[in-house]
Amino acid sequence: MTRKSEDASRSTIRDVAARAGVSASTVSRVLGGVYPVSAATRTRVMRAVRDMDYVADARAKAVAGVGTPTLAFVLEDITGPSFALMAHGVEREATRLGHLCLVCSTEGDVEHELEFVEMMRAQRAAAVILVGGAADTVEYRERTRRMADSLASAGSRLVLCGRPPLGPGAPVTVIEYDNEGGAYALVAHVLSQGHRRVLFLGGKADHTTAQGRERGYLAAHRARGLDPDPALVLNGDFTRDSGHRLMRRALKEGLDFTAVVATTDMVAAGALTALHEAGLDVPGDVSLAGYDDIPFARDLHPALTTVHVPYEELGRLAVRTALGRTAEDPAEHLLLGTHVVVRDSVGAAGT
Amino acid sequence: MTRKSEDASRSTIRDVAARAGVSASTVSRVLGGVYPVSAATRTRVMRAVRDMDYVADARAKAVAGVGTPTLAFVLEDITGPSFALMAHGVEREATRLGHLCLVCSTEGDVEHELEFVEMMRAQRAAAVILVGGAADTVEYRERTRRMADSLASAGSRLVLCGRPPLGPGAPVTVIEYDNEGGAYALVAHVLSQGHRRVLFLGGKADHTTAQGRERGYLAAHRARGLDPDPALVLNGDFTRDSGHRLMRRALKEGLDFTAVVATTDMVAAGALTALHEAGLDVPGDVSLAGYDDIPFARDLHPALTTVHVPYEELGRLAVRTALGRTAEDPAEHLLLGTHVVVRDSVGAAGT
DNA sequence: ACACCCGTGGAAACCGGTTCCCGATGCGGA
DNA sequence: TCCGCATCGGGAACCGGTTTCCACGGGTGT
Repeated sequence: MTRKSEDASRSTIRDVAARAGVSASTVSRVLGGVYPVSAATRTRVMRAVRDMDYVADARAKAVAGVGTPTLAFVLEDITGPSFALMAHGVEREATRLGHLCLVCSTEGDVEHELEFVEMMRAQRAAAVILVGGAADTVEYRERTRRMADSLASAGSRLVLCGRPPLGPGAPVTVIEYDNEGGAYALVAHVLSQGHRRVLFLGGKADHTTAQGRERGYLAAHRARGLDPDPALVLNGDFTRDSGHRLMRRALKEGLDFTAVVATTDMVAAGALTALHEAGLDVPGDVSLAGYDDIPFARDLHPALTTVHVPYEELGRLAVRTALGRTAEDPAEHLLLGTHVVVRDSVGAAGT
Repeated sequence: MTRKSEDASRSTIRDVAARAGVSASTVSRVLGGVYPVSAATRTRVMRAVRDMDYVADARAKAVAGVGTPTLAFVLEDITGPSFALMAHGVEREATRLGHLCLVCSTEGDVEHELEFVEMMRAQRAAAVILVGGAADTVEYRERTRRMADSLASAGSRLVLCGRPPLGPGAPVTVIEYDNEGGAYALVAHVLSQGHRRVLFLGGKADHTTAQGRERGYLAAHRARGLDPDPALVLNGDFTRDSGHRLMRRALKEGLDFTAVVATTDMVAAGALTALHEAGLDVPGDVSLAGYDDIPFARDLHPALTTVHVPYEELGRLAVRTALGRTAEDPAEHLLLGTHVVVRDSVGAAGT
């Protein structure tokens, strides 16, 4: 078969140069824009470029040290609403700054995460943004520390978003939000409505996110001189199904409570469904609150009282600070505030 | 200031070679794995690699023609649940096949989209997956056609996911799902419950997705010999707010209907909230159905009857078929089936 | 009229890899 | 003992760009 001139073999800068009757350097200079090139030559080159629909290979440019590096975003599951919000923030800010954005989901697998970070290092990504809670074990710290070091030594940087921070000295940017404070405020609100037995539907027991929220739950009680019944704090994970399961179990076991605080809006959604299935009215019979303020929270019935977390802003900040860091001063630690948003799912206790 | 040996200057293959006392070619061969290298040399090289924590530059490999190319995923907004589902499918399949995955969101801006596709061409992406409905104008077809051609001539390919297909001959992979069939089945179900006046909360009037669903709505009526009241089909967009607004307006204007079919689960969620606000019971007073079967649909109260669209599978298929195409036979057109999932939000009409 | 400088564009080196080509070993067989 | 072959590894060209360095030509200042 004959090869047409515009075949799948993408044209190189030398092809363009040949067609324009100049050297490759000249084409590069015309496209670069800064170097003085006579108008006539420029026109010829531009015509050749248009004729051949030429676009310079971004990877070759990258190798040569020009062109904008890529950002990497590693999360557990893009399907989670709060993850999606952060991803959106990251992506928006990245493109605003002219960077492309790689995304990888780990499905919660540590091996996978390691593998991805290694790939990103090979890609010479400008920064790797690691998102989502994790268990704060020494193994975690060591592993993450190694990632941070190897990334830093490659001229890249690691950003931890909503993850346990490493010890001091690690070349890491940490961006967190106030899990404990938000939970504290939320539970304080519930207590202020007269509830005294509030069920806590927790997440993975070893995740710092879940722990922070649980601490807030406890602290709010103690601040009122209350001592929460340990039987009222349950652990599961962060999914809708976990909330559903936990709630059903609590109901079946006849646990005594007048309000439920879920560690996540998703968990709250599952719990709400279980409550409805049991014929209970929210907030008439039981009050319910969530955490995250995902967009769907207000479409639950009743609209869910929850804690707003500035996820999108978190993502934006992650890329902004990551790109702002220098090799000499790689570390930064930001803590974003949260606030409770009162809707309809929490009512006064008793009758 | 003194430069430490492990400074931000990432080490090259020649550095590794120097440390191992061999040539760069040998290092490359050891890392490549296939070429015969003596055990002693291999050990020395591997030690040097480990000592320096060396990772080959993926971009340089790409330029040299080895290494796995990346995939690009262009959508409107990663925050939309159905988009997120597709993104998940794309990402999963891409990493399963060993490809990295770039993501760009256009915010619905055509200029942006064009720009992104151009960037992806520069990246020499293996495929560009374009997602989401669009108006099927001649301008759209021409523009998209140009993208397809320029991508194809660069050895890449364009995949249209849930987008209007181009005419025949365009080097494009199209993956659609059956909008009309799903809507037909759904509305047939609603009609079979005895409803005769069903309100249709439509999307953007010129989007093919919305049009397909509306066609299904009409066809289901006609198949029963019914002639739907044109006053009962409203147009908005695909958001939760649109559903809320439209529903309120319909209620305020005193439209006469016993069931509501929304063009999207999000729209249905907004509509449901509006119905609740009006003190109406679903499905007691009004039945409601959605479309998309986003994960949240079953956590609405009542759980939403809707049409399941295999979004994640769609994403997976997109990358699989895109990567399967050859330059000689670039076109393919897939149509995935949809099915209604009956939950609790549609009840019998009348009393 | 001569020297100098500036504008312009080509050749070559470089970025960090891979791979082809070939020469130098070491080993076994005749 | 010598030859031939297989194994191993170095040099150089290449991928597709950019950038430095330099040569050339023409206009201007003295």
